[in-house]
Amino acid sequence: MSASPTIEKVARQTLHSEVTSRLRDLIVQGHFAPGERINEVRLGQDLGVSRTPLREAIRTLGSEGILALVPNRGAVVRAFSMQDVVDMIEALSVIEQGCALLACEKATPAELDLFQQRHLAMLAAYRSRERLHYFQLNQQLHGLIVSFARNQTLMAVHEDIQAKLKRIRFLGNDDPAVWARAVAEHNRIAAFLQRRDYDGLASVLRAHKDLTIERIRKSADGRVL
Amino acid sequence: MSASPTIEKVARQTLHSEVTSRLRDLIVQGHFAPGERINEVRLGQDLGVSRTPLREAIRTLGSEGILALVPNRGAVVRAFSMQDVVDMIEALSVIEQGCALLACEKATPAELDLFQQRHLAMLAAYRSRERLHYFQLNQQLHGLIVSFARNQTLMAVHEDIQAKLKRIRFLGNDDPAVWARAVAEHNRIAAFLQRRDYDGLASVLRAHKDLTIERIRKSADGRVL
DNA sequence: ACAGTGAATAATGCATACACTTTGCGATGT
DNA sequence: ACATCGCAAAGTGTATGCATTATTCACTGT
Repeated sequence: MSASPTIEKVARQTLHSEVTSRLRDLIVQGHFAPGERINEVRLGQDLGVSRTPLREAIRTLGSEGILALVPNRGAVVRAFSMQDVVDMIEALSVIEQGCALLACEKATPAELDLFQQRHLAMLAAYRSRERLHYFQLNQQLHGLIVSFARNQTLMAVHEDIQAKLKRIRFLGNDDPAVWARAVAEHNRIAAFLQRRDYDGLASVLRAHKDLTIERIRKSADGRVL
Repeated sequence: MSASPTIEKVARQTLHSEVTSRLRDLIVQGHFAPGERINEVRLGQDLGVSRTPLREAIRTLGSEGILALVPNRGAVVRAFSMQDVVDMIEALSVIEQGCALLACEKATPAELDLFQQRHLAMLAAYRSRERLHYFQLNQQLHGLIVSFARNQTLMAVHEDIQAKLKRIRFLGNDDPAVWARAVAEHNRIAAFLQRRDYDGLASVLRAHKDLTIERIRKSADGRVL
């Protein structure tokens, strides 16, 4: 053990993992449309890799639920129905509610402070109408509640579902009134969490879920997701 | 559509999916010990397939969290710490509690009847001390609550976690007193569900989770999982 | 015109071959 | 005796080639 502690391992990833994240990003960013078929040969050439690591990446994304794998017909980008999306949002909410209870028990004062701080930052982003920044902080806050529960499984599941929804959530949604309501709910969430009031927290989170579903329904409006 | 409805498609699976379930079963049934490394060449020969579909299966199981994939060193069967297992049980409980609320709203009378019927069957299995049968019905009952919520995402997640736990749950656990307590709790679960009493249901499910954790802790007792 | 057929084309599924990395072990020198 | 080095064996990572299955499209017959 002669190496100084400042030296860290060189990043030597496998092609497989690299291709997996590249492809995941391509899909999430809408480079492939929902329902579109993935051509292994062409995509392999575009990415500059052979079909082998690409196929492994496709299997991984299939298992993540981002791609649908059809025997002898390859992979297509999964198209979500409105019900699918509603289910995912509901599932996120269920997890967050469960984590809220655990968080009220387990969160340290420092963590609660951190949450309030991020919450204030989000309010600032709202006041200056910085949509993207607001959006990111919003996601972060929900993630913080989950992380306070100190449960690896719940964190992983929460992130998985959020990843699938990423493509959807970027949809339009520009009703100022709805946005204002969402912010108001976040204020209540922050307050309940500070007081470690689980029941209040759970009920706001449920309302928040309903609002999110309403928002998505409006902005999607029959489109294929 | 000229085919008669009695004709069904010939089952023409891909090797990849076949190998995936075979390997998953092998791991769950303990054919590979936790921490054990998977030798691609040897396993491929044993299963009678080349490394290509086997590697794809390994990627899939890695994404499922059953295998850990180490770059340039292949795959090892994931060894769970006690904390990991506790997290998974807690996560199952969070999902079941959330589903319980939805189930109380959405379950049809016929579904509630089905639940009671299975519950009685489980009691019978308890009285005759048929462990395996009891165990299966127990799992089924928990799954039923989740299915009543009519949420594909929550169902999928619940099943995923249960699959990971399968290996663990078969562990010893033979304290008659604990078993009796579990049955008593199930009686209360059945009663609350029949009355669509969400709060009662949630609190019993939380207690049930604590009992399960206690049970696993006792029977595992420091062993590697 | 149009439904149906069949061959050519293209794409996926699987196996194999080669390259690179890790690992085990013995030789070497101190 | 012990640590180090280096080499051979084993194993994983990637590319490529062949087999099989879908898809396309021109052709045929009604």
